[in-house]
Amino acid sequence: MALGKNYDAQDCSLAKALEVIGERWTLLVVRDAMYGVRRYGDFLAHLDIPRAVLSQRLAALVEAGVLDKRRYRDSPPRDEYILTPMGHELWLPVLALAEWGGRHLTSTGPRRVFHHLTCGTRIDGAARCATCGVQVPIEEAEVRPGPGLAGTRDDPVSEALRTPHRMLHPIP
Amino acid sequence: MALGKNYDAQDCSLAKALEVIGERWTLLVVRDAMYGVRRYGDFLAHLDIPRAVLSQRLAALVEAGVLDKRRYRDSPPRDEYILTPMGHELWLPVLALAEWGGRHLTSTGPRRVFHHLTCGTRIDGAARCATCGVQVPIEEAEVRPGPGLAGTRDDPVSEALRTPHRMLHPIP
DNA sequence: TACCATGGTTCAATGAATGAACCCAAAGGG
DNA sequence: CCCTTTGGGTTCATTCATTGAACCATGGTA
Repeated sequence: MALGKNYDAQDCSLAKALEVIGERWTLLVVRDAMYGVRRYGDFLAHLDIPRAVLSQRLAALVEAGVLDKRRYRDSPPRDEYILTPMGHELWLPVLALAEWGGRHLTSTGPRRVFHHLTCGTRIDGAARCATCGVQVPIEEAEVRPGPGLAGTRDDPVSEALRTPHRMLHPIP
Repeated sequence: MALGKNYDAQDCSLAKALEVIGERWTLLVVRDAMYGVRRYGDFLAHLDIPRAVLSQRLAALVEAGVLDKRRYRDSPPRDEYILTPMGHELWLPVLALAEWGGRHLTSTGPRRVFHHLTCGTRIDGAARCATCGVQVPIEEAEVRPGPGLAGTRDDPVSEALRTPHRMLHPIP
């Protein structure tokens, strides 16, 4: 890809970020990981992504240091993918983008809304809690269904997110 | 693209946002527009993007309502692309992503830093001015060269950005 | 008139995405 | 002991997008 070749020539932090999370599907994988998705099969079911692409994206995110692949059972061997601290810090960009999409590209209102765990206040597109006056880290946030949620999907992830769910906590 | 097909199935604001600005090069075009790039040739020179791809991306952004194509001279006919208010609101996502890239993917520090025009304070990844305690809109921001800037490019846009430049204001 | 700049379009070759099929190891059931 | 299922992948042919070079059209300019 020319973006890769121009990496140095671009001389721009945004271009470097896009090298890591700018490919098709990648940011949706990250978003799912933020919701607490950890297993290959759950990503697959929730995203409707081709298996080969999912494998490539997970490997690339591990390589880049956004995800950590860890063995959580030996027999049979099972691995899970969880966000690293570097991955946690994608919270603000992901939230800001989703908020922009919700504001300009839907007629039914946002599909999901985010609240500050410690006070329950809804946070804005910059992750700010108006009550506490702080920028809420992903560890202190919760997703709740929003007014625009269609609720037509029936995979385990969609089911879990139909009720409030703490960010990063594993899907059942 | 499957993302397109799954548009409704995804039921997610982030997926909708990525439909508009998630393709390769698109967000870099938007970033350049934020810097004040308006002419086809300037995008071309600054991005090193294939002409066909640039044409397609500009048309798609106009179609989506992020850019406005306007005739600024009749003889010879010349058009320029400028950000709509909807485009201005990509400021936070773009800034947040660039900030993340600068924090995790460069060793030399950020290439460009952003300051609040009215007070001169540097703003953070959430566009916040610590002095004024507000979220700075793009109209009140200025780019300045950062410590990690390589300065090897010599197109008109790179030249213009080697000194402080008000966001959205046209490149000379 | 010849040349040049701007702002594109067209085209062949390459590379990535897609979706279906296949693979494999380990349980679990009978 | 055999058969099936489940999770987590890989392989492969087809389709689609990207790339880079070449071409084109319009309207100045020397």
